[in-house]
Amino acid sequence: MGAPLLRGLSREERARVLKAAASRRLRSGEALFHQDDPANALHLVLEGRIRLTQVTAEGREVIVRLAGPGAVFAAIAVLEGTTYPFDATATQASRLQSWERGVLRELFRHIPRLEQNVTAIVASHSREMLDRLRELSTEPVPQRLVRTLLRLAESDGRPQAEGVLVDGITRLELAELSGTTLFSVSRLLSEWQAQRLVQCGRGRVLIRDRRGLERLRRVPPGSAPRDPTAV
Amino acid sequence: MGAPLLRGLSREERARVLKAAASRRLRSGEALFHQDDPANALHLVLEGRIRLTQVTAEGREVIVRLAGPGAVFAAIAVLEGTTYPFDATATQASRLQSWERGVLRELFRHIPRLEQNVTAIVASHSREMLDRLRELSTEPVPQRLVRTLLRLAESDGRPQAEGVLVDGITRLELAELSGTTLFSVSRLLSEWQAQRLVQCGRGRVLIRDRRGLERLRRVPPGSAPRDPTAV
DNA sequence: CGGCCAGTTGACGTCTTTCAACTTTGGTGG
DNA sequence: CCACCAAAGTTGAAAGACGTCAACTGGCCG
Repeated sequence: MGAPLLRGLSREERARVLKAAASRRLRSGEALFHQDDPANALHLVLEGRIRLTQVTAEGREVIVRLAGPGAVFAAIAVLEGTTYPFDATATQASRLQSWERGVLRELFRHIPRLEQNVTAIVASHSREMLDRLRELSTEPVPQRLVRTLLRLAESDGRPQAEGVLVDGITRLELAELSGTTLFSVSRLLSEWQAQRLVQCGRGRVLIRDRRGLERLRRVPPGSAPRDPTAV
Repeated sequence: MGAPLLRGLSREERARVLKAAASRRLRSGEALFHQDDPANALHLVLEGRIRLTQVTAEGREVIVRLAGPGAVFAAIAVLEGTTYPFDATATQASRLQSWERGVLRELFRHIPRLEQNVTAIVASHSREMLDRLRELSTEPVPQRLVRTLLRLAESDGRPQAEGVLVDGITRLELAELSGTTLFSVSRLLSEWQAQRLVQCGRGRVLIRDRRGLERLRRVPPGSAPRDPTAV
């Protein structure tokens, strides 16, 4: 599976690490933990998808990340030994491996590379959050949605004849990943479909013209062919 | 100074840690490093203030964090050993201590508590970023500005007779911390000043009524005394 | 076959930004 | 010590982007 967690470990080391984990299955919709629960374990997704969300006081959700096969979550929380900073819920039937704090530290002592990997994972999540922060602060909705789609295509997309398919994701989830509403997502996707950039259906978006979408990103404002007579 | 980095260390341990650091002074406006520079060192602010920013392709800035006395930055980057994820620039004359990667690891080996502290710092920054992410996604500008002000009051504010003073910060910086524009910040502060919630001047905001501001946060919409005749 | 959930679309309002003009403040050099 | 200048801040007007609400459609599963 090429999980970044196990990158660079020997066959024996991998076996040892995997043997130390607890296995767990979740049904679609089942919660693994909630925000502010004590953080017992670091989790690796083997199969399925886990949605990590923060919920506002008013009940509006923000998706922090969608963790698919190979993804790790709750790394910092478990190292620090405090509480989880978000809810974790399966959006599909899923299989996980989980390492408790003590077990993980023990493994680190024998397999330094594992600790390196966890550090690298924490760093990459942190960079991704910085990127999203910047995007939310400075970019308009269409650009943010494009970024969300391309990010999903990168991490979870399935190559197809016509393009890259991103599926198992609703308009609402796309909105909560992009910091906008269900309605804006629907409108934008309809528009892009008319331009043949994407092809979409219930729970799925097929990216047909990646370049076209990326181009959208850099031409945000009323930049329809500008009239040069309007000095 | 009660820096979280040194929390829980004995006098001897502190001395050892501080002796291993390189000292550095920065003039106001001077850059310490730029985004994508190789991350050599973890930095602790002794005096002054360091502004950590990401710059967009279009040249718009986002402030990731303002690091004042006692604050640490670039912790993850240096542990991972890659590159800095933001620019660091002094907004005032500043004094820093910096630990190179190898030095830091060596210290960790002898003083495990130091590593714990760094982990806790990384975790708290990560939590703060999650909070800001949620706020940017779901809250309107006035609420975000209130949060920014209260956060600054918490970390950098100086208690005064009339309230808590946050100074050395421009409207533009407040805007870049809140994900809005200079103009919106100016308008909102004027309005709040008229309501006696704050008192502001060039580069300074005095928070006179913390409770009043917090109350603002939970009453977002056009909830001025609503006219009940307009069913 | 019915109901439900996901999605679509239009109308409408408003929050925010943008742009331009103007004022205030504080530091510096004469 | 004063005058001047640049930087910081204010304010109004206008446009536009997005969100909200409501009504409607279409596909899927039981």
